[in-house]
Amino acid sequence: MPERTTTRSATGRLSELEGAVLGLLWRAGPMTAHAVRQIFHDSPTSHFSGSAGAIYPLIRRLHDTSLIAKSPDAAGAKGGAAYTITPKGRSALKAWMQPHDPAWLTTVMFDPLRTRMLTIGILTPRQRATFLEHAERELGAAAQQQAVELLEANTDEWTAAALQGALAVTRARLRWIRSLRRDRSN
Amino acid sequence: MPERTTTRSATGRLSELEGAVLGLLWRAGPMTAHAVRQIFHDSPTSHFSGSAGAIYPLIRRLHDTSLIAKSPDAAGAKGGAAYTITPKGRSALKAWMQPHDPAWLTTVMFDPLRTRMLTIGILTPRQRATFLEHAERELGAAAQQQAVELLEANTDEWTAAALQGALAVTRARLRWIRSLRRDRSN
DNA sequence: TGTGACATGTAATATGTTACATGATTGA
DNA sequence: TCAATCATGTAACATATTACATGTCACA
Repeated sequence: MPERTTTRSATGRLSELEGAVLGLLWRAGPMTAHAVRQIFHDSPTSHFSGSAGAIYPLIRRLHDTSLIAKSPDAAGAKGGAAYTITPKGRSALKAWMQPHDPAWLTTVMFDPLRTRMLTIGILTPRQRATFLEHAERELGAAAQQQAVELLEANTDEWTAAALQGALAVTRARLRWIRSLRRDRSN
Repeated sequence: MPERTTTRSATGRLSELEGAVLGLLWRAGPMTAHAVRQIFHDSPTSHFSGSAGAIYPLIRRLHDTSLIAKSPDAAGAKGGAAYTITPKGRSALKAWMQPHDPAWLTTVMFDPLRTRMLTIGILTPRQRATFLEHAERELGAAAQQQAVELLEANTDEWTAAALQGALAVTRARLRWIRSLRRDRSN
């Protein structure tokens, strides 16, 4: 982790979370730090929890380096400071879109289900069957939910494209588990 | 980074990296800490780099809590200590296989390509086209490589199952990018 | 008047990354 | 002998998590 998922802010390049937050302010700003937290918290992805200890220092970092600024005309529902992306922030965001190593965008990503598949042999056949059954059920529910989300989402085309990508991956994982269960039951 | 991908070792439950390392020792042990590093380093997944600062303290933690032990009969090529999983380690590994929250195994995982798709609108149409073209090429190469790996791999069925899962996801991402490019070019 | 949402932040903790440092062993 | 590999580790740093702490505002 970290890992390669976070690059040093010290290198001048944005980390994944920094890029995600800055991108959110670009397409949905201005908004308060609190609103950013809510969006990460409510998001179906489990990678970032949107914890206070992550978001507030991060917003401060972006503000201190002038990638974002307090909006003069906008504010939160209860007067919190709303932030906007600055021209400098837009430049940084464009640079973040194009990493030095283009291949890492497409390498095999972390998948806790796949990681566990390597070790599933430690379970009894009965436990294995239950594990796979649960996985199929959960993936099916997730796919269902993401499909609904995609239909109901009233967003720009690129957000829709991202949702389509998430759904495509979830469905691929579901088909993968289904084929494993089918092969095993023969 | 970290995130929900690492759970506290203090809770008694293994983190993702701890589970991955312990699982590796279970199916391919005994081996030295150095060998564990090599395997993570050579692995196509970019999530954990297998850095010394991660692996050595982790191995020490597993050893201090008796989840692994120094093998009396095995050693590395140059006399390094080889570790084996203990019965206590096998129990911990089984518990790690079944997280308290079964849904998080199947939630939408981190994907830097998808994260950037949300913000691709900041690029010029020309830059967008190049971005997608690069993504398709890299994903195609990754899929090719993973397919070869799967054919050449001389492993147990569960490792093969994991490789199949990785390939299925990569192909789904490739199809996703292809369909986006097709839609855009019309 | 109190509950819930808005709002901001810090402290303790965990743990990963990079970079550095050291040394043994094997084979060309 | 010299390079590569095996082998182990630490220090400085970044940064995410949880838990805690504080306060405001709208509304029932």
